[in-house]
Amino acid sequence: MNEGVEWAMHSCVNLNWIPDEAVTAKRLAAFYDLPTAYLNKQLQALTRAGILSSTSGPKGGFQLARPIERISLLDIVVAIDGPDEAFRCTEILRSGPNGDPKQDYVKTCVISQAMRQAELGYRRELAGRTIADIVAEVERTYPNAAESTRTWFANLKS
Amino acid sequence: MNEGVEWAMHSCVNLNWIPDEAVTAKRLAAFYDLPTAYLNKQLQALTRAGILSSTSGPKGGFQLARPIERISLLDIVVAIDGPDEAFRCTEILRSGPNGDPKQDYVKTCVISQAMRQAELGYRRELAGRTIADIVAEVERTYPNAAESTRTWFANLKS
DNA sequence: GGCACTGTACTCGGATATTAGATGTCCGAGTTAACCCGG
DNA sequence: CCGGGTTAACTCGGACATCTAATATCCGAGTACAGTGCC
Repeated sequence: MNEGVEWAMHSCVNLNWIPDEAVTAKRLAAFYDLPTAYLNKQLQALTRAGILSSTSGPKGGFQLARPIERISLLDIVVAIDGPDEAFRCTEILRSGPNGDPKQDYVKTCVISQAMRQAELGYRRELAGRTIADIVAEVERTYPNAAESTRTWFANLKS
Repeated sequence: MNEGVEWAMHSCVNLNWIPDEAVTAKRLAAFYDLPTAYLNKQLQALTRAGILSSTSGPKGGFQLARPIERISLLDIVVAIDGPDEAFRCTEILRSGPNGDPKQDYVKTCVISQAMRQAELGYRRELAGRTIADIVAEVERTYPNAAESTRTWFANLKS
């Protein structure tokens, strides 16, 4: 899985704490000391997926495009890592002795089914957890996180 | 995920149908028209994991090292793809403003927790399904699969 | 003083290198079985 | 005919290329603001 998924999730949490203001990729990258241009690339992907909205020019940057209650972890994974499943059935049975060109082995192959069911549960789990849930849990465990982050961004030079 | 996982699972099913005999990588590869040497590499991994046992020389080859009831899909995934999880927490928080070198962020980071829980469910699902389950389902749906496969391997030239 | 225009600095966006890992290939170590030769 | 030694073929095993995709970087398009000159 792409490393940018982790960056994107943390950045979404941070963006939630800086509302009513566009935050540049440069500032978001500085927070965790990440390569600016590469993080920018990930944020672009989130923008294309409709999770963030971007504005160019001075005072430009990124901000959340919709309420965090409607941004699931799966949304972010799909935006960054693509929609493909980890296990990709290549329909190996088609090349076998009794291979039937008309059959859809992604559906009928028992192994493909089993792998798909497992991955479906995984995705359902991620789809059921939103950034809002994450934020709530963080604020519960570390009550000063929000304020601390806000002031850090406010005091950031350049 | 490595493509070899699919090959390995199908090969284990086929090996189950050819008991009391070592089957060479060459023959297993011929069944699905796969690159022999590369499949051999995957079977090596299964052997290192203790899923298969291998013998060299003429009449050599691979065979299942233990009953298929005790070979889970997770065993195969781990053997081929490695034990690492898909989402690898890089402890990004450590580089943050309040990063604590003594803290284990893999454990404490809420995002890491959420991703880990989802993946744990995925792995539990795979751990709970064995090759025996797969074989049973295949034989139920396609009753002649076992016999058909056996005769194919028996009649294979070279 | 106010307003329009121009220029500049700053941002995202995508095109372009670089690197790591998956994919694919090859040859050597080891082993078995067959064959040959001698008894 | 039988048994032992030799040889040769066959197999796995890991070391070695190749190729795709993730990682990282750079420069251009667009935009808002500030400064400047004109009315």
